[in-house]
Amino acid sequence: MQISSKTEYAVRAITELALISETGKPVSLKLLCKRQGLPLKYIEKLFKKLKNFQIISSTKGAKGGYILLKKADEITLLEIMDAVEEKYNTVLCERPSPNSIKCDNSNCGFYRVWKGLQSDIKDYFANITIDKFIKEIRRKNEKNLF
Amino acid sequence: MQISSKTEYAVRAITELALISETGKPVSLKLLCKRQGLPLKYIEKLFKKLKNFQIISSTKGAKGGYILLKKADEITLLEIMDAVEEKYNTVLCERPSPNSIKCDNSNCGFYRVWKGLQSDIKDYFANITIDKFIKEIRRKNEKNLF
DNA sequence: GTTAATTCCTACTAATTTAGTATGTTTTCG
DNA sequence: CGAAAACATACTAAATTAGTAGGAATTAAC
Repeated sequence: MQISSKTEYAVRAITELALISETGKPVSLKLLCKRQGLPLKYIEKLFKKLKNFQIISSTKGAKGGYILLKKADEITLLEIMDAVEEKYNTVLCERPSPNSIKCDNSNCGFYRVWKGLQSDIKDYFANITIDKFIKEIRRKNEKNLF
Repeated sequence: MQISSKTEYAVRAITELALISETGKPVSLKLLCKRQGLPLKYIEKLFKKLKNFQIISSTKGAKGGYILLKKADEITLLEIMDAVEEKYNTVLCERPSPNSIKCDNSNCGFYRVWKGLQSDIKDYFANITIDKFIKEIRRKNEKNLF
């Protein structure tokens, strides 16, 4: 179980993409990264994965860039993590390790509890969308007007 | 955010300690690790941290070992993680990194959402106790009697 | 049809973390 | 005293993280 900064970077980038791309035109990573202060080359790699997961699509060449394939309230934190994070959903007994503790999964109390936890947490993440980040950002911006 | 195998090891060891130490006598790590198939020296290090967090206490010398300072239903997953896991509760903006994104915390939408998530997850972990693991293990053992 | 802007692709890398191991010291029971 | 335990310190190999470097392929605009 982990949320590394891969997920945080991806969320930032996707959120920024949602904020910019009102017009429907593709947004270049150069612009996007500049606005959020993100490392371009690193985000490129993450966007490749996000593309594989059908969260974004891209057009190449000049004036090219990325667009969201879904609305902000349809993109969940869970799917971003699935795309970007590796093996965040493992349990000790199923990891290969020197002194690996091999259990018989459904017969192992530890395994069942951990898997239960993971499932709960995944449900939780599945209910958090990019829209939540956007709303929280907007809320603040509005406050600053006064 | 992460749960590494440190936590899983610690939970296994603490659970086993709870299971063995019915008598109240200290339990040696040698026995405990043998029964759970855990690497002794590694668990020693984790137990040092658990001791710092007042989850266990120890007596040295022959016939020495560790005892739990609380009941199984009073030891939460959260406190084990606090003891054993390092910086599982950070957010990108507050991590030191090359391209670190410095935000003004309470004024940053991302920061607020992430911190909210963490707080939810911590609440969840605070409500999971070692007792849950024990019950799940016992449940299975009982089933096997028939 | 050249140029500039972009995605896409592959490889490399430095630092950190993880998951330990090794070796020994100190304390206590019998 | 001798064995069994916790306690202390240092080392290490492998994996992961968080990038960077350098270029190839594609496309719009002129």
